[in-house]
Amino acid sequence: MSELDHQANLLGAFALAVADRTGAAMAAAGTAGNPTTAAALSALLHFLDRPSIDQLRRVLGLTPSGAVRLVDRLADAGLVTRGPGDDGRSRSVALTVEGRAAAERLSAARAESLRSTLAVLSPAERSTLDALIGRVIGGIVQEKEGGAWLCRLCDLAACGRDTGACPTANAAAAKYGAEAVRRDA
Amino acid sequence: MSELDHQANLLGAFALAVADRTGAAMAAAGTAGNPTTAAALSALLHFLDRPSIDQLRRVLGLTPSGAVRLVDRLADAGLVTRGPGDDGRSRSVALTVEGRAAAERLSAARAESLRSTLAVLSPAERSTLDALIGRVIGGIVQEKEGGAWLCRLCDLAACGRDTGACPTANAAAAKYGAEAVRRDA
DNA sequence: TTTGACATGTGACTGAGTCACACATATGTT
DNA sequence: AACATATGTGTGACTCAGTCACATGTCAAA
Repeated sequence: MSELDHQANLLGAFALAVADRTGAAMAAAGTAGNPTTAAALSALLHFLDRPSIDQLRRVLGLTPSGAVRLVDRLADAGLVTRGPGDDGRSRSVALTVEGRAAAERLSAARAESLRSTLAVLSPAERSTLDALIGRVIGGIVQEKEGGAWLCRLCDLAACGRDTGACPTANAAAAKYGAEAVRRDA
Repeated sequence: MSELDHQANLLGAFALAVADRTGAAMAAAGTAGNPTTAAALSALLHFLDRPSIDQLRRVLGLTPSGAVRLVDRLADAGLVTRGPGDDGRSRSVALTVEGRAAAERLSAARAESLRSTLAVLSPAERSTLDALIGRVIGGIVQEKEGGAWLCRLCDLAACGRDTGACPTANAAAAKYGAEAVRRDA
């Protein structure tokens, strides 16, 4: 059993633990209950101006009908409204006032959970961790194809993608071109 | 927007990315399809000798009836059998030969995915990351109460809990006592 | 020996997603 | 201009995993 195996196993437990913990914090803060719903609200809040159902679908990694049903649910809950799209085919999705408030609560709960997770480290340790994580996540972006979008829960303001501080965005820009990354945001 | 907020956001994206990626690898390797099923097989393989349905329930964070249904599914799929329990009330759950093979495939897929995730780092960087992650996960164990078990997908051989190399187990031992940790395993 | 806790199990249901398909709109080809 | 094809949205029928409420059998302690 190599050192690498040990490190890999710990990484897996760590990712699961952080994701669990963040998810629980969001659920507790929520009008969300559901990870997909939470991701949709977060995406609508941070990333996409007035995305179409199809754009949302791609961010979340759902089927078209699944995305339609998701928007149905959000609309029934009064969190979202459908409007005209860029196209005769597509429709735009926008947060209501209530939806925006719910999304902001979710996002704040996520951030708070993650900040408290990092609180055991000193500032210097956090910087080191941050740099290493940036390297690893860059590698993941290089390999990744399909599925839900990595940054579906990210806080755009905290991420720093516009100032080049986000390693995920930088890796994506290197892979797909800076223009594509800006378009997605 | 502080440095801490930026780091926290990146950590969230990272945890999500690693968990997604690992989950996808397991799904691709699977007779599992479902994260809960995968976690159950992994737990049966690595941790619990012949656990009762209730012990499994606690590891996975399900309701009693949910656990019964899970075991029903696994048994229907020929991956598990029910046997007598320690008690007249409880029943034990054990992997079949087929179930053990499926669980080993899952576990191998997880390990391979995580090793390849770490491959972008040098050995020295990996050690640094490992140490920092160990600190953070220790903090999570301190705070955590309820829900699914952190190590539900861990590989016991790789984890090193018996030799004191697993920071999760060490933190749990400090919190609950060494005896309790050994009992869970 | 009765009372209460506990483990398992069942019926009825919910919620989130899928597939197969329909329809309207857009795009490109001849 | 006409037609074929691709795209975005939506619907009906269904699946699957999980819940709740409740029943049953077993254990422990008063």
